[in-house]
Amino acid sequence: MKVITRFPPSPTGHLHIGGGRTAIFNWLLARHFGGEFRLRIEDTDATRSRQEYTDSILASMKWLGLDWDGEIFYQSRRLDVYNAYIDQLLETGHAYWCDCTPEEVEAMREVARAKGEKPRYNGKCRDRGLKAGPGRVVRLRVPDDGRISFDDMVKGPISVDVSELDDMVLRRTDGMPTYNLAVVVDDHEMGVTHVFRGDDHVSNTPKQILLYQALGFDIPTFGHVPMICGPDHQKLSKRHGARAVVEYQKDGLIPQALVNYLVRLGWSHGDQEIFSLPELIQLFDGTNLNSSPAAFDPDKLKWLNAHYLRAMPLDELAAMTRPFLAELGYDVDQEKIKSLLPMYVERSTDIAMLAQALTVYFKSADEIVIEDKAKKALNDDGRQQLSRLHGLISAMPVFSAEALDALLHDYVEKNSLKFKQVGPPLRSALIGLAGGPSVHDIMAGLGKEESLKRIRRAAELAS
RNA sequence: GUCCCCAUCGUCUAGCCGGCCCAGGACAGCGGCCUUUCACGCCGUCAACAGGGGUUCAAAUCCCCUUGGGGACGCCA
Repeated sequence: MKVITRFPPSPTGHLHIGGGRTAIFNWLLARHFGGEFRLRIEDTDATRSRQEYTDSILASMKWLGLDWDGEIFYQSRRLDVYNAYIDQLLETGHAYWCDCTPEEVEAMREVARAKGEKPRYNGKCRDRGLKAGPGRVVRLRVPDDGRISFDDMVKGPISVDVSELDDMVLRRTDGMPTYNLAVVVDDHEMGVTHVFRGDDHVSNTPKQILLYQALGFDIPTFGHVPMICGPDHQKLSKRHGARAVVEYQKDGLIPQALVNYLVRLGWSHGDQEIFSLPELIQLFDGTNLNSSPAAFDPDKLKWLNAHYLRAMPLDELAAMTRPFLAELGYDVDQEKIKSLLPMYVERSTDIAMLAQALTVYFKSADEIVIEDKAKKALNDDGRQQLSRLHGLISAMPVFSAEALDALLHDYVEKNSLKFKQVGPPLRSALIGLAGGPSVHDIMAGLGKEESLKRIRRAAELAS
């Protein structure tokens, strides 16, 4: 049997990391088994759905590297399909019309709550034989007794008594289908065989199984992955910083790193931490998923990202860095970026940080701001060394990193100095920072003229 | 409140068809090495089976209870 999975975002916001993770799981399962991964936009809530969010979600999917098969389903365009199935349910007696108002239903729920029961609709219209009409909804007729059981791919056997379920609304007064009805109909029509979704859907599953049975559909295999919570183990929210995939993109994360991190959050393969995409496809078969909730750890993500940053080919990295520099106001040549990159990949954890570090090479000498920590090196002795070095460097016949390195060490040796006396002042003069790459590399990156300009400027600085 | 689910280092987790585990890896922390600085890298170190009962020759591993956490209970998805 061909494995068909799906990801059904509702366009009421950007793709969040939780949704991103379930999308990845579904995608991996489909790719692992050579099946299909399909996309469906759940836009039946007309008031909250927005086209821009659909665009954003699709863009994030592509950025993560998740490609989908076939046409995208839009629920808002399938109303007649849902209504046909609702009619079927009505005809077979599995559903009925109800004219209770939301207020009445709320009152019923209150009564149940007061009795210590689960708040629910009391079935008032079950046998009233109502017909279609304005202000009326269609409800599912839940069996009087029995248990609904299913074997969850991640949680194992789960079973619920039908008495816990109430006669849920299938069709709203405005004619729109409700979530549970639409999901079941669409998953069936799309041929979905496996459903990975968030933990928050476990309680929907028995209701949906009831619908599958009433409609005579085959029931897919479900797998409920625990939700991601914040570092404080509370539900992930704005407080915890960025949570939409686009935000991570803007922060300079590498998509592969985010995917790797998200997959490892709840899934494991022994002690392995780093997984390439092909490797994940080969290894991920829907097993080894963790059933307990996981806390999001920004530090580990950062570490993974730094790892991917270092492993990335320079050409590719340069291409990714260019837009970030442009965003900072430096529209520069990609080859130039590439030549500077080796100095900073090991010193950066993300592309935004990388771009920021490179800006210093595109500024003019007088735009260089010297940070406090770097000022210490520009004391009397430091500035004196700079003046002498300025003369030596300007006299260099060949200006290269190697030649500079040799010149500097030669200078230190001949004058019985410590390298500490020339390195720090030079770095302060050159980039205004107390830490960073080797000074000879910095000068080579800057070029002779610009290096001399900055050295002169710092040497002349009043203390 | 009712129902469902979960429970190993601060965090992600391995182990969970019982003995190889006085519990392994990774991130973070701490210490060190390397080093002109900052990083990288390397080495080392701290640190957990929620509690209580069983079952068993033997339990992190199986069962029960307690506690704690999460989720659901919409004409949202």
